[in-house]
Amino acid sequence: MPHLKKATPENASVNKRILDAALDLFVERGFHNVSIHDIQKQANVSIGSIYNHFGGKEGVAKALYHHLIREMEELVKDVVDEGLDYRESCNRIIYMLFEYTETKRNIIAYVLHAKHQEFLPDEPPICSSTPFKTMRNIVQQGIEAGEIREGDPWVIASSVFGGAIRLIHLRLDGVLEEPLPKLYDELIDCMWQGVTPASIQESVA
Amino acid sequence: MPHLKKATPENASVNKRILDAALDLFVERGFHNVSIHDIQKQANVSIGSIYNHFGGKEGVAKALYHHLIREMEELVKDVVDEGLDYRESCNRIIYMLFEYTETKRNIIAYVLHAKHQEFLPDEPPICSSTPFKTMRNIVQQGIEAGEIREGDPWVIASSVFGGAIRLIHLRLDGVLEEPLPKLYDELIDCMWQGVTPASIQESVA
DNA sequence: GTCTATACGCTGATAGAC
DNA sequence: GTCTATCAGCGTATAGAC
Repeated sequence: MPHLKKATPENASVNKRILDAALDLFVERGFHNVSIHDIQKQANVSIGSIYNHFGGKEGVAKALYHHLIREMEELVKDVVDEGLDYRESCNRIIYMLFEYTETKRNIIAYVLHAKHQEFLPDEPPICSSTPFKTMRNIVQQGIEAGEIREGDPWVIASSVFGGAIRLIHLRLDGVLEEPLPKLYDELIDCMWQGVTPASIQESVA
Repeated sequence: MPHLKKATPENASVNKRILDAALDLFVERGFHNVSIHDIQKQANVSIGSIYNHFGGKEGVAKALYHHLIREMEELVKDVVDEGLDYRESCNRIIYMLFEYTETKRNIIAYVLHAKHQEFLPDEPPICSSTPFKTMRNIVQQGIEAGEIREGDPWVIASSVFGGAIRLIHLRLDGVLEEPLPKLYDELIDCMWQGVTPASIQESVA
């Protein structure tokens, strides 16, 4: 009769326990305010295990970073694979980011709120990671397909996602009280139509 | 014959030398990767002076933070005092931020790129500081004056400034090669008009 | 692979001369 | 006020038993 581990936090693989603990601690206090001992304590493992698995605190942060970027990339790819038009793909990605910010706050906080360059000097900045590249790629294709206004790719991409990312930051900083999904419809409308009221549209255009 | 100090970096007031050195170091390496000794060395002052003036490393960071927020607030206030309409005020602020990002990079980087909460736990998040409040206030007045589209204040403000802030982050991260002022006209146009091309405007609205 | 105990270096902070 | 020399504590990393 083989021994079957139950899926409780205590029996979760050492690897996962360390990463889970590190995510919570890093987001709450920041990388530099968390010691190996803190992680060891919260994850219920020994320091030795942490070094065996990840080679140290920086190794934990790096593994976590890659793990979460991969997870985000999967989500973005799922949206792309739905085969929607490019505009709708952008919408779905924004909605997904909004939902994640509410339900899996720490993941979003670690991936797009933390300053990785300060503790992972060899990693490229987050905005050049695959999920963000994919997002800009969608916008680019949208432009070529005539679904999205032409212009400098960076400006257009920032105009499409900038407002959403700004709201996420405000929410993560605790300044914004409302859950993001509630603001989704209005933001999307603003984003695609622009903030100019129709009443004075001619005088501005 | 009184001794007159020349305005060279060596003769600048101890206070200023410390703050200048700290700004450069904090932006380049991050607060936690800079030691008091680093600041002391770069500023050509003694550790004792740093403690006398600011009470320690955190004191330096806090003084610097308040100093720069005040400087930004002055700039925003100058724009407001010009008495332009609210839309034009937003434009001017964005342009000013773009120019500062190019010419006084470290100031922008420290004020809106750093994670202060990790080393200044008692400070409110940057987005609730006076310059940002003023910016949201301008948007709010613009809405009431009918110059800016109605809607949730947070959504509208994020739609107005989100794209610009996004571009600033991309630029500071070294991902964006072009100087921001070059992108200004196009961003402003996008921001006020929306990214929907006129050709399909009806089918979306 | 997992753990504990230990060593070493760095950093923030202080004491005391000038 | 400014400086140097020194201390104490913490945090990383390792060594070595199990």
